[in-house]
Amino acid sequence: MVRLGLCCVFKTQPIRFRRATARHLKQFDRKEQLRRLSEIGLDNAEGLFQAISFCHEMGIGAFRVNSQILPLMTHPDVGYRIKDLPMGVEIVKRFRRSGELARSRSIRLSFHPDQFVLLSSPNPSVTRNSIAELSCQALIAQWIHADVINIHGGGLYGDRPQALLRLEKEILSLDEPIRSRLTLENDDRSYTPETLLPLCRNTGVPLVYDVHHHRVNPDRLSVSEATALARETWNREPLFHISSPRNGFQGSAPRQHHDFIDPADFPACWSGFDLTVEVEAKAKEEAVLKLKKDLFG
DNA sequence: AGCGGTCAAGTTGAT
DNA sequence: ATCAACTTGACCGCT
Repeated sequence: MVRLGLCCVFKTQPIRFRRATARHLKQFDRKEQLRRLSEIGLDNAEGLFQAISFCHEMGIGAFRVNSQILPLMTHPDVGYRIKDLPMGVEIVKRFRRSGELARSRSIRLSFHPDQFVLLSSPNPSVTRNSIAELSCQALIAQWIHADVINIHGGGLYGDRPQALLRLEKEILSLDEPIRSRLTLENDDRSYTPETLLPLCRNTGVPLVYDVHHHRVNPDRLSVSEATALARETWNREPLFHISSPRNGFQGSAPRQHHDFIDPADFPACWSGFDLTVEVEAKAKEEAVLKLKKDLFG
């Protein structure tokens, strides 16, 4: 009923994803930049295949793809399109192969773009860059059959209702490949489930319910109320997040993630229905496997 | 081989 | 004013 998901990287398994920095690439001419980015893309597509294989072998039912899997694609100076890469065709083939593996093994794939991707900003260039980034992730998501691209509400900019209005307007004007995958997650500072749920209902965008964020940044909803309301926003299997605080909820930094998940933090009401739970814990695959054992034996 | 500085991007709140 | 935190450290130049 519940499938647990691993986020982005491995602690023990020798599966690594490569990255690049724009600063470093700038010393090379364009052809060499594209050659290097092509190599990284090819390696990362292969790494994704290995990640999915590992998840299947270990009974991990979901995997979050890190947002730098094709690094610097939207960078103003060194950015590129797939067809610019010398191995572009092969890269797409490898991603599709990884996607077919995920589909055949029922491994659910998701994206979580980084903190710069914001649809509530009053700054048009921030929004423009965010949509460009979302387009790239949606492109990869189509290749690999990922059904979730998850972002936060973003900033409040001193006026939550206005920020929510901008967010809603931007969501409704997104292209279908993005909008059909986009989800919103309650965060630990600005947007609780209660503040996002009306927007989710209006736009059809599902709520990724993060119970740790909700405990750190609560509203009038109980965990079981938020769970039930979040479930209603999904037209497919819901996807939620779990993590445990490094030094307890009463400590000075309750937001920091622990290496593992305390099974007591896993809500009792998260059972009895199909659900994906992405595990946000520093010990990565070890934490997922330990939680799986603690919960399900 | 190992270490420390650095990396495109936004926003918030603790210090 | 500065800085860590946010879904995730990896890369590079130096010794």
